[in-house]
Amino acid sequence: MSRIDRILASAEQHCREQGARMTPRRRQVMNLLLAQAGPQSAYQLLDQFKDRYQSNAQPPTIYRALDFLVQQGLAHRLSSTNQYLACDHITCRHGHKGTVFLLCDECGGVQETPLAGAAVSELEQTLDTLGFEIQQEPLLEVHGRCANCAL
Amino acid sequence: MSRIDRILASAEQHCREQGARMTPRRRQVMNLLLAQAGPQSAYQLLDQFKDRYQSNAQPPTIYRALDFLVQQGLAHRLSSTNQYLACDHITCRHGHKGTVFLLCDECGGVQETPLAGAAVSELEQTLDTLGFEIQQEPLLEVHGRCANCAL
DNA sequence: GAAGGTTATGTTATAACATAACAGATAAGG
DNA sequence: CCTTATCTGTTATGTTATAACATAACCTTC
Ligand SMILES: [Zn+2]
Ligand SMILES: [Zn+2]
Ligand SMILES: [Zn+2]
Ligand SMILES: [Zn+2]
Repeated sequence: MSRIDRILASAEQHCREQGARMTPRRRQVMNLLLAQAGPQSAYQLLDQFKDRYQSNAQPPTIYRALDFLVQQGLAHRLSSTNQYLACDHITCRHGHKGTVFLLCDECGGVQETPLAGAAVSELEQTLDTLGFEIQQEPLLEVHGRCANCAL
Repeated sequence: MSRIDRILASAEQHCREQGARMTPRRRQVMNLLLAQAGPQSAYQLLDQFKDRYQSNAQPPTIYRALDFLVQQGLAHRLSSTNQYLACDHITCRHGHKGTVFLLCDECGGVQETPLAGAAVSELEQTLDTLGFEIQQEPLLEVHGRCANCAL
């Protein structure tokens, strides 16, 4: 059983628990996300989807699947680059309080990492003081240069 | 001297110090941003720009001015909503380390607030450990409901 | 104050990203 | 079954952003 198959199985497990349906289309898109090292745009995914699964597929097919996967926390959308990627922590279910994405502007790679606990509670306190009710776990997108590219 | 004029003067001062040119076009776009309470899309700004300054203006006119203002730290781009707004702290020059935007999904309003210092240094430490060199001050966009709309 | 480099703007066209709307198919529950 | 909700196919369109090239304004240096 490959790495991808393991993660897919974990994702299906997650969906069953949530009463959500992991349909063939959604699994196919998830598979495309997992097959790729870096983040991809919706239209890149569409091209691959057409190559691999359904040559006449249209944008809504991809966007719907992505919306579903993002809602389920199985994938993430990077709003600063309009890209999507599979969650790097599907098998370990730690949630996404204070998740940080390190986006390398040089190689295009992304690293997903949790933020230290204290920083998260500080943020929560700030919001609390202002009476702001959070509705989606906030994701921080940090642009820069990764360790590899800095060499 | 109105509030807007004061901020514009401060913005020009900032540009002079940076050796950047606050041209008429850029000042006009800045003025539009300041005249508005909430964030606006580039095309909304374009419409206002056409109404008010130049009826045949095209998208690049707005995008170029916005890019300049964002680079100078006089305005911000909210990537999660594709909107732009004037910086709320132009006159007090505190920089933008750990700036948080609270976006109310109900009324569309935005509040710009600094994040507590400890949280910022925790983030820096996390990046440091991973050998990631930050290149743009990261902005955190938090979606939810503001105190006013929660009543 | 003319020459030549640099930065900003005008202009046309198009690329890239995303969704509305409706019809038809498939699954879940009684 | 039959009903209802959800998912998918399909067409069209809306929204956001930039490429590319021409022209104009600015700034230095001679
Ligand atoms: Zn994740
Ligand atoms: Zn890199
Ligand atoms: Zn600001
Ligand atoms: Zn509100």
